Amino acid sequence: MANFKPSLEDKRWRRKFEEELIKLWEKEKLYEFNPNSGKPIFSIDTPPPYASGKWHIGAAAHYSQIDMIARAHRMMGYEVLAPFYCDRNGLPVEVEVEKRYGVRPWEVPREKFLNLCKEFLDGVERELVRIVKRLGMSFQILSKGTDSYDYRKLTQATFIELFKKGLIYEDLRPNNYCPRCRTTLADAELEYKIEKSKLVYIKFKIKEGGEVIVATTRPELLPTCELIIFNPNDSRYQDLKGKHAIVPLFNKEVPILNHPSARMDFGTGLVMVCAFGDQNDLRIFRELKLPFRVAIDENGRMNEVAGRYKGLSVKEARRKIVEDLRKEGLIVKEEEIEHEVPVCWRCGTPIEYIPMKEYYLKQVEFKKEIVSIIETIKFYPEEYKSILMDWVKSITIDWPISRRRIYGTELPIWYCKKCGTPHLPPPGKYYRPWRDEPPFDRCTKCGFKEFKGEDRVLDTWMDSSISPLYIAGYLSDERKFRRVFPISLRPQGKDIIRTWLYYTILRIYQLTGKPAFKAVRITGMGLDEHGEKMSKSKGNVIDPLPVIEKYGADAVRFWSAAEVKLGGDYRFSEQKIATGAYFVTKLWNIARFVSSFPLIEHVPSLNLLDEALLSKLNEVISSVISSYKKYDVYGPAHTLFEFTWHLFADHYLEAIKPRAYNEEGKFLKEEQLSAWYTLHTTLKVILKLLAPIMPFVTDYIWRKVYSKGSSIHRELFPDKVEGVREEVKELLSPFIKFNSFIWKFKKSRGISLSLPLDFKVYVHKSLSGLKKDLVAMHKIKEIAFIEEKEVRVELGDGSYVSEAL
RNA sequence: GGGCCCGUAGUCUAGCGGCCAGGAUGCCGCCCUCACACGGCGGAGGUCCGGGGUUCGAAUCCCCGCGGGCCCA
Repeated sequence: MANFKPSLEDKRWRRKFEEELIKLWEKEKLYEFNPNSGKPIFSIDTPPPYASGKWHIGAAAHYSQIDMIARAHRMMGYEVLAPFYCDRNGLPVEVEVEKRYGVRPWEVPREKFLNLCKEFLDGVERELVRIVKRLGMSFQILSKGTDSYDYRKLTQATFIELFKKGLIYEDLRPNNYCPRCRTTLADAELEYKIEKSKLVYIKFKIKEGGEVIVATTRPELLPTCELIIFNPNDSRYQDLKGKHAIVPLFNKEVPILNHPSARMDFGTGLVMVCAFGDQNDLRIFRELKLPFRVAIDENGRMNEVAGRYKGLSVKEARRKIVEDLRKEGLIVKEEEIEHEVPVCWRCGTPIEYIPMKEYYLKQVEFKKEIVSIIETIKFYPEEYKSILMDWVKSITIDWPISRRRIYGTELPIWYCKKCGTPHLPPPGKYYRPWRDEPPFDRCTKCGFKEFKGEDRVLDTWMDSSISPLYIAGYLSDERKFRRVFPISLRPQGKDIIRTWLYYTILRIYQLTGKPAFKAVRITGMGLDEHGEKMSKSKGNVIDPLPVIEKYGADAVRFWSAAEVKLGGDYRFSEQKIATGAYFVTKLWNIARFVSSFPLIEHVPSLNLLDEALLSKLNEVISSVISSYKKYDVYGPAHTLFEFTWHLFADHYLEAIKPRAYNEEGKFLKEEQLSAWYTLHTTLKVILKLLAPIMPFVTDYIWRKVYSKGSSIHRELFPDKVEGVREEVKELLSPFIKFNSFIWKFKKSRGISLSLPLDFKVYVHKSLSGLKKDLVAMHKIKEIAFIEEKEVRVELGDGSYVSEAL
């Protein structure tokens, strides 16, 4: 046995090997994208992560999976475009900067606030890139994020294009408005949260005589009350129809009508309709075309419409009005209730509905076309297609795209100071109208020579929704664009289906008339070990770097692949990461064992057990590759783990040790060669198929044992092993059961596994072809083959121990 | 209030009308067997969410609940 020395000398995989490989890969430029390689192109619209804070381990896991898809496709022969850059626009960044430096954007010079944002973003981005590299991701890292000159130039060019097509217009409408962030929000940017509030029951006089009681959570809106409604089926109030109520404190006369949106079981069943308490108010105003005046201004304070309450904040006004009503004896009762209120998704502040002039991108008129475009895109898993479809079908208003914020792409517009006509510059440059000189001499309409630059910015989704165009080289590299567009795959989380995914499909369709992608891959959310969503506010965020340091990148990646099937939420599980680390070690030791035998490329004849293993290996090859083609990494991770550990190592390796070593010369030379061949063939296949998931240990072993230094990441996935009968793998199940039975038997008798078994063993004849291996493996004294599908041991006193196979 | 999805041992999962519901991981016990104790072997763990129905037969099909998730009001 002294003849057999492993070519892997280290007894153990060391984590520093990972750091060495990262450097090596960079030096070898393994993952560069070459559009002229002649290979078919596979392009991935990698989500530019929002650089507003550190990644939790769930995010790192998500990007690891995308990397696995990229790597798998390289090994399927594709030239893979998988860029990585950061999303660096918009509110979250501003909110962070406000918190961190204690400044409000309208209190300092615009330039200064922008610099603070940029500084903050650079820091976060460095951290993200560090994690990306440490986890061995093979993306092409771009330094130009969504706030770069190039990206913003492109965003503005697409704005100008759509504006010229007449798809963008300005309008005054009541909008979702966040008083804290001081900006309009799209419906997609709203979240709902349960809030406790007081439901106040207020007496209203009826002009025609009598009085009624109206319940409301927003008494401060009394000055803008225009209508009282009750449900058409509500028998209590039928006689009120057509009468008029007098709004207390403001003495305003408003009509009483029936309307189906009034809930009979809420409050008294009478509802006051105000400009604007909630979405329903808005809808009724629109439906009945009521004129409106709003009492709340952009700062969340009451305006002149509120009369003597002017200047108070919404909350103060609510308290004061309730107090005044109470003085006049108009409060009947107050009760605590919980109800759902729409809040700003960025900062959680309840939104108000305030009319403002904003720009809109047409989308309602595109619904039908978008639905048919979505039909052409494949979804993995398919269920998620309907979520997008439902959202598209529910859209009723156009997309408000202008924001009264600062850190974003400016609307490229100058207005004539005299007549107000908007002027758009030609595309091709990045414009900052609040700062730059207007690129026009005079107004095209009135000839006036002075212009005012627009100071609003675009909704950040206007930037991120063109990511497929940015990475494909739209308007900058037409040749590349023709080759990589439409994008092969959009991988993303399920939480941004109605935003990023929808907006991208809409805008790419408006700009190119085509679907943005061929396929979409949806992942679930990252949860902590208790199954709770990880979020900064809950304080349950897990930092990936310490975990990577403790267990290694391959271990974290293994967990990421093996934790949950595609589409499900994935829990952090330190135990599963530890399992990943054990798997790395197991693989290392298997390779050490295998590498101690000569590498045989061909073999004259295959031993039956070897053929059975290779037949199973063929099944693994096709199942793993077909999973990767479906963007699934869960299947490959589990299939390879089980095959490698619990079949190849536990049973096959144990069985062929006597034959591979052949110390006692009981086996023929060709039987020994067959074992050597099978060991190496199987290990090579495992390494290749596992390389996308665990790129470190597989590459290290590959270079040491098989390639003299060339990377496994330049290899293609293996073809099936030739000359193997498919049905032979059926032997494996009885073979495994047989081993288990003998081990159990020896154990129950206190016989060490290394000692001979001095009993006669009977086993079903299907295993007769494995006789030599079985006898050697278990050191069986005497074996016989029988008709019954079982295995039994004769105890010598005429009795048997047996088990079915 | 409406729509969609989901509910198999602590966790993840197979199962798509029919052998005692398979695995994996974790857990417990035994064992340093010459690649590996970061290992091996063995064992315990499930009312297949509950109820009703269809059927000779249901985790699997249908209905009603309950619980969870996402979305829309």
